[in-house]
Parts: sequence; structure tokens; C-alpha cells
Amino acid sequence: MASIKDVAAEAGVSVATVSRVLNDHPSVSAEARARVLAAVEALGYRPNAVARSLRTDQTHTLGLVISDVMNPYFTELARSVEEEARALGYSVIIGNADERPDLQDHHVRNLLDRRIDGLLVSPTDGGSPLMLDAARAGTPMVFVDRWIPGVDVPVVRADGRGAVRDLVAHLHGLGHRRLAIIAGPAATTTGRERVEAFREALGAHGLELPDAYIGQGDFQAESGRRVTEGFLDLPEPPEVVFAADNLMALGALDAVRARGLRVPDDLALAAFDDIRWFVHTDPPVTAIAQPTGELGRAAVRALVDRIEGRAGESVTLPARLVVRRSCGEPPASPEPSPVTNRSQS
Amino acid sequence: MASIKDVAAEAGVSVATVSRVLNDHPSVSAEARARVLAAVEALGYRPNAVARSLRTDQTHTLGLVISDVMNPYFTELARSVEEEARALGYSVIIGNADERPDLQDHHVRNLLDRRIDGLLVSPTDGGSPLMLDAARAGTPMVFVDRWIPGVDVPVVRADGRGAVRDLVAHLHGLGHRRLAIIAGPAATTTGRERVEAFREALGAHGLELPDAYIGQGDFQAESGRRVTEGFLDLPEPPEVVFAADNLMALGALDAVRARGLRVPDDLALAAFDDIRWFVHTDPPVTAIAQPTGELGRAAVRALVDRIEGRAGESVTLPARLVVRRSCGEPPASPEPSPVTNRSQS
DNA sequence: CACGTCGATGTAATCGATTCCACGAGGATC
DNA sequence: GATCCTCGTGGAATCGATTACATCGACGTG
Repeated sequence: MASIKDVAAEAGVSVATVSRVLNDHPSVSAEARARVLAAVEALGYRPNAVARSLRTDQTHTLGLVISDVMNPYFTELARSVEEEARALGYSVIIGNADERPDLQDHHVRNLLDRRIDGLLVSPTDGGSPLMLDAARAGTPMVFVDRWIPGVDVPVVRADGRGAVRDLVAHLHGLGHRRLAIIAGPAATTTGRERVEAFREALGAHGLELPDAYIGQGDFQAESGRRVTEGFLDLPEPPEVVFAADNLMALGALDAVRARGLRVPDDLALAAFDDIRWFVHTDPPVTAIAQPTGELGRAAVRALVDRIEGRAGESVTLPARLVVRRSCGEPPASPEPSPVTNRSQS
Repeated sequence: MASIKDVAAEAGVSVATVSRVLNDHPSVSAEARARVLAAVEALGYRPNAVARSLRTDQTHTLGLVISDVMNPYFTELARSVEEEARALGYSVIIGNADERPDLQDHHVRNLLDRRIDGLLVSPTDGGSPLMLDAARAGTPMVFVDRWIPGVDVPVVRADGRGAVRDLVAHLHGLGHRRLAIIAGPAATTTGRERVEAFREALGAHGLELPDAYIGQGDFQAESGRRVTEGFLDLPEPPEVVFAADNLMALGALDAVRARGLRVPDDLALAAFDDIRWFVHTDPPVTAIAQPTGELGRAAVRALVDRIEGRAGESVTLPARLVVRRSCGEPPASPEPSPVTNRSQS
């Protein structure tokens, strides 16, 4: 592959001049510029990003470590992150932690070794020494969706409290009184917060959240299935389960189906995170929708701000309830199909 | 961030010795090794992958350019690719082409500029000059899922012919005679092949595939919706539509639902690509399942073989039909829920 | 005892870019 | 006509690693 030296030789100038042309530095004669450009064209030259990064100490790359690529919520997040980053002149390297702290550390280390300019993380746990060190060492960093308390890093996330209140009011209005939750890992903020928001909202209606109605999941489908089976085996099973993410809701559907039961007649279901398939499941699933695309874009903007020496503030956006039929009684009017929402959201 | 010089100074040795310890070169005394390791520990030193890559001309990185991250099929592919690559000591940088040739080129160029060791591509089109040049220039490359004819690059893919024949036999057995297809872009191999396989299978039953029953989609949901609406507006609408991927099947569901019609009574539906949500849609969707995880792993193995100077052959694996209820008449026994299949597939 | 071998180590070249500094030519200013 | 800029350019240092080559001491052998 041709290097800058080859171009310089071909154009009959020095490498310095070639470099100036490529970075359009002002003081290059029109003639030299033309010769260099011709040589670049002739040789099919492309600058070596590795060498450039070594010299400039910038990679124009962001690292994104997400909890689980197979989760459509994170997939959409990743997509919007890449889109916004590209618009701002950055590339993105994605690391998939699969909800495993060891894998998360692997990817953080790998990204740091590659000298990415900044790191976007949705932490799987309470924060490994590695990540805390990186934050303290001044690596530009932003948390997205989940965060680690006590670390001085901006957080971009959705606030689900209002939507959870709306959900509980909806459920209460439908006559449900025994409400259970499939929680996420207590080591994650979203794992804890969603339970707390749910408990609080129940309290506002004079309802309790007994321990038996808190199932410990891990944001993966299999745990949703296991927890739901536990609920169904209870002497007094809940009337509703609220899954703290969409994959655990999928697991819950599996469990209900495996017993030959029906949603919502035998057990109602609601989920945190709205995904397109929920419109077409049997029955369509009532869910709390996050402004996923907005979150991804805001996170990138905050991170790039930090990288380029500007402020880079935390952002919190509201989530909202989308009522469908999985908790009983269909909504007033059928919702318009979301197929075309793709690039908007 | 500490560099190798700092470590050398701290340990009281030369940078060469530090490098030898780090790459465990044999001729280093136990004492020097211990001192270097202590210094590395003390400084929290991590080698700069950028500098290393520049010198060794290897990045230990694979590029993966996929057609659409939001498509669960490609998400799963990406996941298995990353997994296998990690097992072989490589990282993966994913580029999402979103079915757009210009974006695909953007990512290929970006990956090439970063001097990735090899490229895994699922081409969105018939092959841009850029990609053809890269292949010709000897960049280690493997096509996965889709490929470009006439280019000397190994292909790892699933063969759907057998499964499509099974599907058509199934449909014919249910009494369906007017069968339509939502095709993918003719510029892609999978777009063309699936139509051909379908036409062939129909022929075996003495059925034709009239032009009116071939809808031109682009592998995205919106096109599935549009094409399905066209079918429904026909004087003689088809009894079944076969969507060439899962997103267009989603769009078809949207279209049917928007008209207040029912699957399979008013229109039966089948899809290429099986995804977990198809078990829980209303009704569960009959689909052709690819061995996605295997494809991803085989593709990585082939690519790494090429990179490391071994052969790296093409691989074709069979797809299989999974019958559910979206074409009529439930299957004999309810299929076991696939929740636990995650790490197997 | 001299010499060859081997193991451990350091010096310096190198990868491909960017960028500071020096230099020469040409033009403006007094 | 001397001085001083300005502009275009090239030389060379630099980023942080790897590695060929040189060196040096210790040791084995004839």
C-alpha cells in the first residue's frame, strides 16, 4: 500500500508538502497542490490512520460498551450513536458485554489500549476498578442508560418514574391489585430504579410490593421465564407481571405459553422498553417507551463536547407509557402501526 | 499515559528489554523480567496498540460490514462473529450499511484506512469499485450471507433451496395455490436467489409465479408493508405472501393489521429468517431458519485462515423450515419455546 | 590460555504520518 | 539599495512501539 513517501516521490515534492495538501494547510502553491492531488489519485493513496493517530494522539473514534447487543433496545441505541458520531466526524467501536462484568472489562481495556478518544458505557455492574480508574484518569466518558453512582461522569438516560406511575394507574384502573415485577440485577441502576419506581407508584395507590412479588432477573430472557414460573407456582400468584426489560418480557411470554395459559386473562404483562415487535405479539404488549434515538444522540453530543474541551452535561429525558392489550381491555383506538417511525424516533 | 520509556526508566533497563518481557521473548533474565513487571504494575502501563500496529503492520482487528444492524438476523450474526473472533485473538469493528451502498462504501473505506487485518462483508449491492479493488489488492476478505459473483473471495452462507421447497410443499398441502413473494433487492444475491428458489419450488407443483405476485422490496419493514398493500389491492390477491426477510414480514403484518384483516385467514404469511419473536407473534410465523451462529463462526474462521496464510474455504450450510401457524392449520405438536437456545444455535 | 558460543542487554533504525524550524526568493517599505 | 516580511518549501524530530545488530561477560573446549 502506497505511503506518503511514495506520493511525495511521484509528485516531486517533500512529504511535508504532501501532508500540507492533505490537511489543507494554507501555504501550499496551487501548482504543488495539483501535482500532489494527481499523485494521490494515480497511486490510489489513502493516509494510514494508524500512523496519523500515533502522531496526533487522536483516533477520532468513540468506544461504546453496551450490555447486550441482542437486546433490541441496545441495538437501536448503538445505531443512533453511530449515526450521530458519524455526523460529527467520529467512528464507533462497539463492545458487547452480554451482561457480564468480565466481558465488559475486556472491552473497556481493549478500547483504552486502542486509544479511543472517548468512552460511552452502559455499565453491567457497579463499576470495576478498571472503569473507575479510567474515569479518574480523565478519559472522556459518558454513561448512557445505566450509570455508576459516585463517579464524576455525565449521565444520559431516560427517567421512567412518570411512565411507571402511569402504568400502575392504568393497571389499578383495570382492577389489578396483585402486581409483581421481574427486576434487573441490583448491581445496575436501572435494575434498582425500576423496582423503586414501581414500589413508589404502588404505594400511591395504597398497594404493597411484597418480596414474593419481586423476582430477581438479569435482563436476559431465560431469567424472565424462570421468575415467571416462580410467580405462577405461588399459592397466590400475581395478576400482573411487569418485566424490567423487553427480553425478560419475552421470557415471561414463553413461560405463560408453556403452561397453556393466556395473556392477559391468566396473567397480565407489561414491559419496560418498547420494541416494534410488541405491536404484533399475542397480545400486543403494553410497554414503557424510551426515547432511544434521542438518548444515543444526546450521549454522543455530550461525549464529543467533553473530548473537544467543552462542558458535556448530563441529560435526562422522560419515558412514556404505551398502552396495548396485554394488561386487559383494549385501548380506545388502535395505535397506528410504527413501521415508518424508523428514522424518526 | 505511561509509555514504554517510562517503564524502562522505572525498571532501570532499556526499552528493548521491556518490549522483550512484554512479548515474552526467551532471552531475558529472571531478574530483569521481575523488575519490568513490577514497573508495569506500578505505573499501570498498557502498551499502545496504535504504536504497535504501526510497527508490526497488524491490528488484530477484523472489519464486519453488515447490511442492517436493526435486523435481528444480522445482530445475531454480528454477535457470533465477535465471539469467535475474540476466541481467536481478534477484535471486531462493525460497520452498519443500513442497506445503503454509499454507507457501505464509507465503512469499507474507514476500515481499510484503519488497516484492519481482514474484512467480512455482507454486500448491500453488486459491488462498488472500492470493494472490488480491495479484493483485487489482496485484502483478506470473506463474504457472509450475501456475496458478489465473479469475485475471488470465499463465501459463507446458508442454502435455502431445500427449505423453500419444504415451505412450498407445506403451503401446497394446505391448499394454497396463489403464492406471492416480497423479494429483496435484485442487486443482492439473497434478493435474487430466494425468488428463484421459490419459483423453482412452485414449478415442481405445477404452479407459476406471475409478475404481479413478485413485489419488489428492499429488506426493510416499510417496503414489506407497501408491497403487501399492493398485493391486497390486486383484483385477485394472493393467498400467501412469502417475505424474503424478517423485517419485510413485520411490514406485511403491519399492512394486514392496518386493514383489519387476519393472518392466516385473509392472507397467510411466511418469512425467510427465523427470529425469536416469531414464536409470540399473532399468529406465530412460519419461517425458514438459518444456522446464523454457525455462519458467523465459520466466516471468522475462514477469514482468519486467510489472514494467517492458510486456505480459508467457502462454506454452505442448509437452512430449515420451521412450521408455525401463520399459513393455516397448527403444527402437530407445539414447539418447545426457544428461550434457552441462545448460546447454542 | 585463547577462542568460539551463548545469553542478556543496549543502541538505533524503522513503521507513516504531522509539524516545528530554517531557508531562499520575491515584494513592500523607508 | 538595504531591511524586513511573507510565502512556499524541505529537513528532521517526533509519536511508541518492535527488532536487527552490536556488545559484553561468562563459560566450555581443545
